[in-house]
Amino acid sequence: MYIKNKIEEVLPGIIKELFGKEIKSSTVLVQKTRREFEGDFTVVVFPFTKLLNKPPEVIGNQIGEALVKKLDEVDSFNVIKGFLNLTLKVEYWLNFFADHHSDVYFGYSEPLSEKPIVVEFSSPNTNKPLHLGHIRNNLLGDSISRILDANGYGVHRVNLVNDRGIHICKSMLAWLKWGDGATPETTGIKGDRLVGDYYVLFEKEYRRQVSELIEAGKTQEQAEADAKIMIEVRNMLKKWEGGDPEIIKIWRMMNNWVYNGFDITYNKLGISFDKTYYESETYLHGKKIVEEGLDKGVFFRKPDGSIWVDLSKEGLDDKLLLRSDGTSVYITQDLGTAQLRYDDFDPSQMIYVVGNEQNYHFDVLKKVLKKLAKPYCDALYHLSYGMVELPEGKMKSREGTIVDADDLMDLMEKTAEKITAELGKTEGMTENQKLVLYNKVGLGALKYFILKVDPKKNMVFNPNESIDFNGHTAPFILYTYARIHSVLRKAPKEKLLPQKNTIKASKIAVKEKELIKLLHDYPLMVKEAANEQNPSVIANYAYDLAKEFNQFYHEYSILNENDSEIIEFRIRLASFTGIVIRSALDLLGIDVVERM
RNA sequence: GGUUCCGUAGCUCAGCUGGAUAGAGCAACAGCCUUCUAAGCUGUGGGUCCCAGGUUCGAAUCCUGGCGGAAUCACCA
Repeated sequence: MYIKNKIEEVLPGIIKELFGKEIKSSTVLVQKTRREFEGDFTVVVFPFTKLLNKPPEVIGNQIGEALVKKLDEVDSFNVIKGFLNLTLKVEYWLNFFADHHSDVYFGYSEPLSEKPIVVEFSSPNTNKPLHLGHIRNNLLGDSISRILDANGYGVHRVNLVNDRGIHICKSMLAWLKWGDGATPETTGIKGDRLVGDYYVLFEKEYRRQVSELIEAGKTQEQAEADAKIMIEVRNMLKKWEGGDPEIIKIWRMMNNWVYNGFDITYNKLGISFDKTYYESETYLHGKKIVEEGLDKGVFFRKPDGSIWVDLSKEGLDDKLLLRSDGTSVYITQDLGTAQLRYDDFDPSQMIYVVGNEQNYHFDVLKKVLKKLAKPYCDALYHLSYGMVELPEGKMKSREGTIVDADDLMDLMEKTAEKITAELGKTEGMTENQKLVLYNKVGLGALKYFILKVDPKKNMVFNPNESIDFNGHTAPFILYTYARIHSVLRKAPKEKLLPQKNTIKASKIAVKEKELIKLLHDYPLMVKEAANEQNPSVIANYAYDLAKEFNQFYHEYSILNENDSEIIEFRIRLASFTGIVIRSALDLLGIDVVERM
C-alpha cells in the first residue's frame, strides 16, 4: 500500500486515541510536501481545529509524535502553522528503489479479470483526408487505450468508418463529371487526397450554381435545394441505397482509394485498430432498435410517419429517430452500433472518443438507451475533447486553413532533420538510422504537443510558429533518455546488474532523493491518467521527471566519482529514470531514441 | 434566446477532491561547454488568476450574478 494512504488510514485512530474524538475520514488530507519546506508528506491539520478546539500547532505536534511512534516509515516531523510535515526514513526510499529499479513494468497493473473496455476513435468520413483535428482524436484514442491497458484492462480499439452518405456521393459525382478516369496510380496522388479534391470541386460548383440561382431571384434556401448538381447527387444517393451496381462499383473503388490513403496516414501516426466497422454495414441495425422502442411505447410516431422520442422529462426536446421516409439519421446509426458493440464484446465500458461539438448528441444517445433500459446504457462514455483551433479561430476548408495530417507529419520530420543537422548529431549514423531518428523526434514532438494538453480543453495550434523542439516538449524528454543511454553505454558492465543492496543512507544527496520520490509517484500517475481518461497527466509527469534528472545530471557526475558505491547507485538511478521515461512515453505512443 | 463548456504571465499551457509566497515552457535579457550528449543547466524581468458578491480559519479552485469567447439546440453527420 502507498505510504500516503497508510498515513491517511491511521490518522483517524490516532486522533481518537489522542483527543477522544471521531473525525470524518474525508477531512483527512495528506499531500506531498512542497519543495520549500522540509519533509516528504504533509498533513493539513486545519480541518481538525474546530472539532478539537486547540491551536493547529499543538494538534500538529501531538499527531506528529504519535505518527513517528506508530509508523516505522516516519522518521521525524516539523509543524509550520497548520501544516504537519513528515519526513520518512531514507531507508524507506532506498528500499523502494532497490525493489523496483530494474522493473520495466513498474507502474503497470496485473491484468484484471473484468470485462473489456471498447474504445472507439478516429471514425473518419471517407470524402476527405485526415487533418489536425483527426490527429488529436487518434492520439487521444491511442493513448487512452494504452493507459487502460497498462492498468490491466482488456482493451478493444475500434474504428467506425463513415463510408456512406451524401458526402461520398459528392466526390463520386464530381469524379464522374470531371475526373476523366483519374486514379491514384495515374495521377500519383494519394487516394484520400484525390477523393478529397473532387469533394472540393463539387462544393465549388455547387456554390457557383447556388449564387447563380440567387441572382436569378431565388432565396438562399430555394437555391440550395434546387441547384442542379445537388439534385443529381441526391439521385445518386438514392441509387446507392437501391443497390445500383454501377454506383456501388464506383463507390467501392473510390472508398478503397481512401482506405489505402488512410492506411498510410495511420501507419505513420503509429495507430492501429482491433476492429473496423463500416457504416454501410451497420447503418440498418438502428432501425430494429427504433422499432423495438416503438413496440414498448417508449417512442412515438407522428402522422407523417417519422418516429420520435420525447425527452422533455429528461430536460431535452423531442428528438427525431427515423425520417418520415423511413431512412435513418445519425442517431439511428449510433443506436445500432452501440448494440452491435455490446453484442460483439460484452464490455464493461464503451468509450467514444469524439469531439465536444457532439456533446448534445451523446447526451441524447445515453438518454434514449436509458429509456430503452438497455443493459449497457451506463457503460457508454463520451470522451469529449476540445477542438484544435488556429490563432484566428476554427480551421475552415473554404479558406484553405485546414492543416493536413500528412503535411504536418512531413513538416515535423523535416524540422527534426534540420535541427539535428544544425546541431551536428548525425555523425556515424547510417542513412536509415537518420530517417528513423527524424521520424521519432519529429513525430514525438507532434504527439507530445497535442497530448500534453488536457483533452477536454480547446487548444491552439499556430501554423506559422513551428512546434517547439526545446523546453516542455518531447525532444527534451527524448534527449534526456538519450543522455541516460549515453552514460549507460559507457558504464562498466558489471555495475549495470540489478542489486538489492544499494547504498548507505548517509550518502544520498537531496537531488537524488527528489528523483527517487518522483519515480515513486509514477504508478499513481498511471492510475490517475486512467481514472480521468487523461493522457496529459502522463505527459506532464514525464516532463517533470526529465527536468529533475537533467538537474541531477548537471550537478553530479555519474561515472566520475571516487566512491564506487555511489557510482553504482547513480548508474542504477539513471537507468531506472530511463525505464520510467520510456514507459511514460510509450503510454503516449512516443518511441524513444538512444542517440540524438 | 435555451443548454453546455471555457476565461491563469506578451504567447502556449500546468495548478488534483478548497490549503503554505499561483508554476512551467516559448519569447526577452544575463551567465555556464579542456569534465558522463549545451535539443542541456543557472539567473533576471513579467500576474487585478475576466469582474462583483457569497460560503470558509483559508478560494485560481466551490455557489450566485454579470462580462467576454466557443460549441450545440436540423427529417446534416
